[in-house]
Amino acid sequence: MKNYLIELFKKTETKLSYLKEVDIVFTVPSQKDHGDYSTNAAMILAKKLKQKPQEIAKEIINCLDFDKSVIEKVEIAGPGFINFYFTKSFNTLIVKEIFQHKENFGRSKKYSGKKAMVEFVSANPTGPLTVGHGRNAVVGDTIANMLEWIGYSVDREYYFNNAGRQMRVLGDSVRLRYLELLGQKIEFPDDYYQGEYIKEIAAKLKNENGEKYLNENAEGIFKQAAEKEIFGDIIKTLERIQIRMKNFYNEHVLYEEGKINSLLAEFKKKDLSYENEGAVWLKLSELGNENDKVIVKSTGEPTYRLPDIAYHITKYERGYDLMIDLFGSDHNATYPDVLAGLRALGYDADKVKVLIHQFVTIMEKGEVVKMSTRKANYITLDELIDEVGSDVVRYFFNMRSITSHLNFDLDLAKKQSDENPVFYLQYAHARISSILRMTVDEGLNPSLDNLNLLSTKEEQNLLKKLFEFPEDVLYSAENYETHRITIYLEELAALFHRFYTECRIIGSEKNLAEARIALCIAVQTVIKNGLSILGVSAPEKM
RNA sequence: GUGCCCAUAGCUCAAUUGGAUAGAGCAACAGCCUUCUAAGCUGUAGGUUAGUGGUUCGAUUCCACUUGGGCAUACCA
Repeated sequence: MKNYLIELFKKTETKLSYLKEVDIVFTVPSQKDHGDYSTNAAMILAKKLKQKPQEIAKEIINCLDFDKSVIEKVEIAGPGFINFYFTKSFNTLIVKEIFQHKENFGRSKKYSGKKAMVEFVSANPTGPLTVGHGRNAVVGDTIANMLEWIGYSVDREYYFNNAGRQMRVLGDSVRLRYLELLGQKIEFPDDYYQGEYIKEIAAKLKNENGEKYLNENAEGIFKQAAEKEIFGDIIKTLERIQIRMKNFYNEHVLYEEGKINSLLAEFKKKDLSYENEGAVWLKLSELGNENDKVIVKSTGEPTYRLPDIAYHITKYERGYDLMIDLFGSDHNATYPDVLAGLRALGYDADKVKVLIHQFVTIMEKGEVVKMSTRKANYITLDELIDEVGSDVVRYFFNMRSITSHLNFDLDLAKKQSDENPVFYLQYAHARISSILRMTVDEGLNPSLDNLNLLSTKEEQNLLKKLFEFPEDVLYSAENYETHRITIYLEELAALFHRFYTECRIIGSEKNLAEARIALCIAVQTVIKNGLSILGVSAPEKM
């Protein structure tokens, strides 16, 4: 539908050159009696042309050369909207299109040939993934899916470092627990990792090696063991929610390949850095940011900024057209430095899209659970998956705009998971499977020959909604908004359930019944495709 | 103090980027199963979009200020 309008306006540009001057946007009006699609072009042009919007609208309509079998009528309404009404028979064509493209219906080629990387999760291996990481993981993977649907070739990458202070403390936490198990009296500092998993790693070391490591230091075997165990668990957890990374990028590689030193030299050569009080500073204040920041500490150790910039340079070197960085809001102060650094070195920073998601608040027994990996009072992603399952976890995290805080009431999720909207969608899908099983028994088969019979309000609303799917996928993907897919699917499922209630198949006249079966299959295909973008399963039975 | 995000129905959230009468789900109330899955459908009720100004044909959306929350503001990552 929308494509038809876009083409139609393009053809009209030769008659009305001013149409080229504005971006013409078609939207589905919230009011049914405002047509199937609507544009405010005349109102926007009114300002430029200094004419009344109504007159411009009239002129546009007169010049539009549309096919009467496609568009039934065009109206001017309100302050100057142009409303389009499509014919019932045109609406049914979408069923044929869905039958033709099947599991690929909704995909587009707008960005084919382009390479994208989505960097997400990127949690250092200091402890199990929490519910907060879960939001990052699910949203990141879903954005990657959406980008694939609009043509990108997408790589998923996890960036981490296993050096630095955090990891030293981790290793020493394990060491102390190990000594404790060997009967030594220890003092466990408050700012060490308090979680049970530290004790488990220590216990494993003791069971397998006895007292062998009594005199080892924190940096060696203890840190290595901790990293190996924790990373193994992280990967397993991600797999439970269908997430598989293409690559795990270890910050350490940047040092091994000399990228840190060459970057440092580059900054110096371009006079973008200077030394002060034994540290190296980046001239960020000259690059439009608030303050200069340290990139190498007086101890000689780089701060995270330097490797972060070097890491992003590798992304450019690897030829990505689009680089998504997905962070929690606690990182909101770090990315401007990285982007400024890249820009100063001549990289096109617009290719990097930094997405910040707000935190997940966990409510349990009516209270907010404050989360801290170090203090170990958090709910792990694994526990959440145990409670509600992968589908609910994925759906729930995708359901909301990343700019808003996500309030997760754990008691509600456990107790009332049946009322989660994901079941509503899955139920619609399963219901269709059931219909298809029944109709086969009745000797009825889907047919595209009499789609014109689909003329009731319920059928027509459903058909129009199906048209929107590819547009919605494109829009959602271009704006990195996973929640729009869930909104679309809920609306589609609602229209289907209404159709199901009003329009019977078995018992209707054969041609109508077979057209309706085709419609059911079309709806089921779209639900399944939509759920697959979200990474949620589409069951045949419930 | 300063920067980023947020404040919408009792609760959790939308609103196609400045559009027409602000919408869903849950919770509440009233109905619908001898017929393709009632995990469903229909209806009722629920709002000064935190507040005050401003910008214009038109503001939940943009600007300023105020109030209240979250996250930052390291020679931690």
